[in-house]
Amino acid sequence: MELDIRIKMNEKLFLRNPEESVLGKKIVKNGLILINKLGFEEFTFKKLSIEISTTEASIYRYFENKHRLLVYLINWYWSYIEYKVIFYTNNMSNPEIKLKTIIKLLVEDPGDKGLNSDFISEQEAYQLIMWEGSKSYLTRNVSKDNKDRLFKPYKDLCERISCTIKEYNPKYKFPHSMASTILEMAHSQKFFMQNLPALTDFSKEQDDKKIILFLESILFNSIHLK
Amino acid sequence: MELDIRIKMNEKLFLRNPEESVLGKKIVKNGLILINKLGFEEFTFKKLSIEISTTEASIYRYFENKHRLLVYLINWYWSYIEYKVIFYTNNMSNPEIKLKTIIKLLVEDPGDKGLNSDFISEQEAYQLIMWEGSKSYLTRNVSKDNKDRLFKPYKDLCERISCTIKEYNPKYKFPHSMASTILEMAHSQKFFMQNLPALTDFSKEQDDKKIILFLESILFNSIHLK
DNA sequence: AAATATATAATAGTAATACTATCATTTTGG
DNA sequence: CCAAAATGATAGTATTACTATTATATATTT
Repeated sequence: MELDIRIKMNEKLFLRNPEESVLGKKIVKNGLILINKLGFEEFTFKKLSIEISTTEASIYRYFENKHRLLVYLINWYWSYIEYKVIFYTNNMSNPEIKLKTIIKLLVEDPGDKGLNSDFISEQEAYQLIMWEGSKSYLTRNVSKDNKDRLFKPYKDLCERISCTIKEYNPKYKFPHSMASTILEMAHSQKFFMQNLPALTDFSKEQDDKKIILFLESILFNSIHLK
Repeated sequence: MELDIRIKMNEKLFLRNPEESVLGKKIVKNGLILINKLGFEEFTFKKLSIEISTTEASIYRYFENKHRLLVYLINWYWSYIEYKVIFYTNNMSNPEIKLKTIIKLLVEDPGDKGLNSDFISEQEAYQLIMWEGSKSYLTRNVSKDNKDRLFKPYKDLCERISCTIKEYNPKYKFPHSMASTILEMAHSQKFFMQNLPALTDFSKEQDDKKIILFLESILFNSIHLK
C-alpha cells in the first residue's frame, strides 16, 4: 500500500496553492533541492525558474518571495514530523519510550528510506532544517509572521513533546523550554558534528547514536522525578 | 580607572584593520547598530555609508562584504565574553560556582552598565548575537571559514566551558556538546521568550532568572557524578 | 616647508537581485 | 467547444553588491 500523506498548509504562505498544479509542485520540490544546493542566500527565483524551465514571474504567482517558500518547506517538514510522532507513538503508554522514540525521529537522517514522493523529499527537507531552519524566524518579521500563525507547526510539535514530558513528570518546571531545546539541538548538534566538530563530542562520521544518547541524557536527567 | 580592553581580531576578517582609523571604528560601531535596527538581510553597506556620511567604496576598503563585518562583530563579542569569563572566574576554585558564573554572564543582558566605549557597545553586541549569531556559520562557506579560523573565539569559549565541566566531573561524556548547548540555548531561549514565547516557559517580561535556572538544571542534572 | 605617501571622497559603471506589469498563448474544466 | 484560468514571453524598475578611476584631503618623512 502506498499512502500519500497530505498536509494542510497555512494559506498565508502562498498566493496560489502549489499543491494544486504541476508547476506548483515543481516549484516546491525543486525549490527545496536548489536551496539545499546553493544555500538560501544564493538561491533566487530566477535560478529556480531556469532549473524548471519556467519564468520568474510564474514562480512569483505562487510565492510572494523566497522567504515564504522557505517557511512553506519548513512548515511542511515540522507537520510531517508531528505526523510521524503521532503515528509511531500511537498506542504507547509509557512516556519514557514515547520520548525516546521522538528523539530518534528527530535525529535520524531519513536517508533513502524516507518519504520521497513526487512532491517533497523527506531527506532533502531534513537537510533544509539543519542548514536553514532558524532562518525562518530570525527576521524582523517574527512577530508579524507569528501572528499569521506561520510557526504553528513548530509550536504544535513543541507542545506535543512538552505534554509528553508532563506525562512523564507533571512537576517538571520547564517542559516547553526543554522541548524546544531538544528540537533545536537535534539539528544543530548534527550540523556542528558535520561542520564544526570542535563544538561537539561526536566524530565526523555518522554518529547519530551518540547524539541520541546525549539528548536522552539531557532530557531524562532533567525531568527525572525528585 | 577606565581600561580599554583590546581584542586581537583575526586578520582574515578585514582588508584594512578598522580599529586603526576613525572611519574604521565608525564602520564597526554604526554597522553593529544598523544591523540591529534593520536586521542583517535588510542591512547594506550603502545604507551604512549614508548613516555615517561616507561612501560605499570606502567601506569596501575595510570589509570584503557584509558577512565579514557580521563575523567580525560576532567574534568581537565572543572574545569579549571569554575575557569576562576569565576575569570573573579568576581565583575561583569551585567548578560549580564557576559554571554558574558563566551561565549568568551568558544570559544576563548587559544593559546600560555594559561596556559602551566609542567602539563596540556590549549591549548592541548582545542583541546581535541573539538575532544574527547563527547566521555567521549557517552558510555554504562554513568549512572554508572554519579553516580560516573565523570561528575560533566561539570554539575557544566552548572549549573553556568544556574544561570547567571536566573539572566538575572528569567522567562526563559530552562536555563539548553540553557547552555548545548552553551557549546556543542562552541566546535562543531568550529570543524565544521575547518573540515566540510558546516555545518556552518564561513570561515575556524579563525573566532572565528563570532562563538561568533552566540552563543550570540542564547542566548540573546531566553532569552530576554517578 | 616641500615632497611624498596614504586615506578618503566623488563619481561612474556593471551584473545580478527582487520584484511588478502587460499581453499573448496554452491548458483546463464545464 | 467555449470561457476562464494558468502559464509564457517580454519588458521594465529600483536596489544590491560590488569594482574602477580620479581627485582631494591628511599624515609622514626629509
